Amino acid sequence: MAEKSIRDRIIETSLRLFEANGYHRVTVDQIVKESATSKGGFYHNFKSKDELLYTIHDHFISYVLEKGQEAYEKWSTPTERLHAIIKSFVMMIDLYKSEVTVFYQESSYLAPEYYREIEMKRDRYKELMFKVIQDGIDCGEFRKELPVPIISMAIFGMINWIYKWYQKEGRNTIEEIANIYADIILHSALTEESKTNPKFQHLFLHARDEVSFPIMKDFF
Amino acid sequence: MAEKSIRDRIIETSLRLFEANGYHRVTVDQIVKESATSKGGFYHNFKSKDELLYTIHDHFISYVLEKGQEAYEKWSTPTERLHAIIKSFVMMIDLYKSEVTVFYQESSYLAPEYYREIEMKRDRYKELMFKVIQDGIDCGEFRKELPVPIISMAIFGMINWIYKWYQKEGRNTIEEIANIYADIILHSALTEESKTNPKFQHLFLHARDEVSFPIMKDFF
DNA sequence: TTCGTCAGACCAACTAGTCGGTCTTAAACA
DNA sequence: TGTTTAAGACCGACTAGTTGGTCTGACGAA
Repeated sequence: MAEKSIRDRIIETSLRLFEANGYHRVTVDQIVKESATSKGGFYHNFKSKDELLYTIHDHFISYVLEKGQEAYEKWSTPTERLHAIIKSFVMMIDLYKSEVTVFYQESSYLAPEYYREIEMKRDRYKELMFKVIQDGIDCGEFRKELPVPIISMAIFGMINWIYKWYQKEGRNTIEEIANIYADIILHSALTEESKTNPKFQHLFLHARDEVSFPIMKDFF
Repeated sequence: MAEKSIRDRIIETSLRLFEANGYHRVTVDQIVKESATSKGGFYHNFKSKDELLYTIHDHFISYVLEKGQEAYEKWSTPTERLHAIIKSFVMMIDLYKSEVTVFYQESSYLAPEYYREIEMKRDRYKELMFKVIQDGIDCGEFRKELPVPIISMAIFGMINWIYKWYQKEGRNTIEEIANIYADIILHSALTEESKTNPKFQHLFLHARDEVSFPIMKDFF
């Protein structure tokens, strides 16, 4: 079993610390101490604390982008593509909860040169979504009264926000959440005609028994 | 014309600075300088930089909560209530863009004692939404296959995210965006039966001419 | 010996917050 | 009405502590 490299230990440790305390409240000394290395070890592997933040961001956004493109290529209709992208996007949150949290909490603190790199990949993901929605409208599967950018941003917001409340030991598994989200979005995007198309039925939730959810202060 | 108090000048200035640069990159000296006051003036009005951040947060969240409750009380059916809450929530973003940005970007840096205060109000808003949705399910207006907390959080995410891309001079007015969002959410939450209820028809978008949205890198 | 890797003492810069003091205002008093 | 006084608003030089980053050197491998 190969030992973990110092670099990996630093990334893991800082991810955990950043998530719990925020980038600015975590010092390099703290990272160094908890990853059982030294200042020298840290600055040998990273140019700066900023570069460490960038590395974390890039690793995560690259993964998301790749998964999105895979989902796109695997299917041929806009409805199926949208469904697949949503599912992969939501499922990713379970895997990358820490990264997502740090990403959205701290990305405004990235140095400009790093920020630009990240932004480019994020834009490519956005374009992918725009394209799927536009295609769906063009071929009549999606409602044409919804402006592409608005519905796209609504979808992103909805999903990105999950990191604020999702927890692994919560009431719903990430897969359940993914299915519910897909259902919500398809219900608002699809035309009535598409919604009754037998080909797409398996993409929706089937009715479940009525369950009353208690209104609890700390549900999550 | 009464002059603005130092306190107000400090809040306005720091809001602008925090939004543009982030809480941690703005120093008290900078705030003091740009609000044309002094260190003494600052610390006479605020216990700490932290308290300033809290003040900004509280002002904003209190407003949102109040508007939500007003919207609730003004209507009597879950569908109309949900519609009204969504609209007021979205419209608020136009008014409080800076506050929202600082709120979501920096709230994790609030000191615990301040954080708890804010969280309480946020929880009350969450409960309001839970209640409306649950009532809607109970009376048959909303689909019962969607879990209350999930659809609620999806709504919050969708709307909160607007601050990331909305700009006043953009292609859509905030009112248009609010109407689109309300339409999206109602389309996913309502049962087929409610959707065809004449009483609710005015809450939906009426079909518009098909418009093709260019896919632009920097649409927003 | 040389080179990559890392240890850890050290440094320079920065920043939130303090503190003694001044200025303004208005009430109390003569 | 003119004077005294006190309280609160505000000023800004200063400080104590913190933090990201550097530098010298050790140590093992090739």
